[in-house]
Amino acid sequence: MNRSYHHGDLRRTLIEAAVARIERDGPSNLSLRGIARTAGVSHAAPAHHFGDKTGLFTAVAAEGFSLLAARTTPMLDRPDALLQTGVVYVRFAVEHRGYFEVMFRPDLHRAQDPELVAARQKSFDVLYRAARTGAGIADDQDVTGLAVAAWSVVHGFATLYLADNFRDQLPDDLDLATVVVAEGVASLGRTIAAQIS
Amino acid sequence: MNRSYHHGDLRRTLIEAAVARIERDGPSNLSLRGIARTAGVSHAAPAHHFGDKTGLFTAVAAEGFSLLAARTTPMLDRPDALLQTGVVYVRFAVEHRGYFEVMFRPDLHRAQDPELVAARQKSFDVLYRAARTGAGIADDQDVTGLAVAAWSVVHGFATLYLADNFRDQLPDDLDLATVVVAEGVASLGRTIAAQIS
DNA sequence: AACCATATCTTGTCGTTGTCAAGATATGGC
DNA sequence: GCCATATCTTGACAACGACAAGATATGGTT
Repeated sequence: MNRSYHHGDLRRTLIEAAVARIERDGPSNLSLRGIARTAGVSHAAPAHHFGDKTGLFTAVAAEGFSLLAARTTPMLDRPDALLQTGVVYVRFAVEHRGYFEVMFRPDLHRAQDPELVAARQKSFDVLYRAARTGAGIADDQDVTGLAVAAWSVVHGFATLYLADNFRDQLPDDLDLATVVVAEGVASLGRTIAAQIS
Repeated sequence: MNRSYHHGDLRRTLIEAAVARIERDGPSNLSLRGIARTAGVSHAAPAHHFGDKTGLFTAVAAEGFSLLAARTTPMLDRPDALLQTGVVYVRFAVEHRGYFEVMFRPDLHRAQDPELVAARQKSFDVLYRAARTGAGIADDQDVTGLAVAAWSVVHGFATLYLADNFRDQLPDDLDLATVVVAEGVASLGRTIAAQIS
């Protein structure tokens, strides 16, 4: 199965090579020909599996959302579901930035791709359910504001952290930094509550 | 001054063309030759002003941080400084996404560029001061957690909003949506405070 | 007023990339 | 054993970023 025409599992190999490459150099420095070389196939081999570069990014994003949903779902059983979901979200972004940096970039992938839409929806559902159960909100109450706020915090923190904006401001250890941010969110909640009155 | 060798203010023209192009198609679809065409100059003209593509992105990011600092600074005088700074932050991101989408992408620009470092520091200072004054925190108290949390919320919300993740979830009007999120942050603060105890 | 160092822009070129088309080779069902 | 099809290769082309070398305008100096 090696070195002949058929690779065996080229699609998987290419995705993993792409993720690794994005993790190193960012999504803007990814080249189809480059990952084809690391996979040991011809420069046009990726086209068959993904169509074009956008197709590869779409596949990476879809797989990323599936992974995220798989990691966050178990947190729903916890009493502090919302907090734990957020912690897992941030950890996923940091540990799998190769996926994360593509998932929220509609200029890179095809946002309406069915597989991507389904995977993303799965992730969103977990978030909304975590907001509901974690905050003890009844089914007939609107949870949108809370969910959007929670999502914004963890997404913003992950993004800024990955973009190296908290150097020398937060503990190097991510878990310790998360604690500081969680306390900050509690403090921020009080501050905003006082200012919107 | 027109149509001869010297353009007059080519550097400015190129930056504006780049921002407009990024706003339309995202930073990954920007080409130096493309903006050179829209500016009516030769394909190698941008190189003289910016060195390379990364240099252009660096200039855009620096100008973006300067604009952001100029817009947020006036909010420091308000009693609800932190809230207003956040509102301005989000509005800036939405109205100037051509800048915003480059400012936090170290894989695109040169993060250690002196001009960029200075402009970014100006923006950061405003944020930290807003966190202090807006929350009534004394000079000897640590404001890091609050500032990071506040920044994460507005940055995450802006990013997710621009990436089209709140369609059909929030009011179309950005100001109304901001109110919902602000209330969500207050609610989130209470929830997290209960869960980290 | 003449000159020239320099800033600004152009022209030409090269290697790389994404994409398409056409061909080669393996796989699995009948 | 055969063939439709999936998989991969080879070859080509336009567009791009980058570099080098040349052309032209500008501003200061004498």
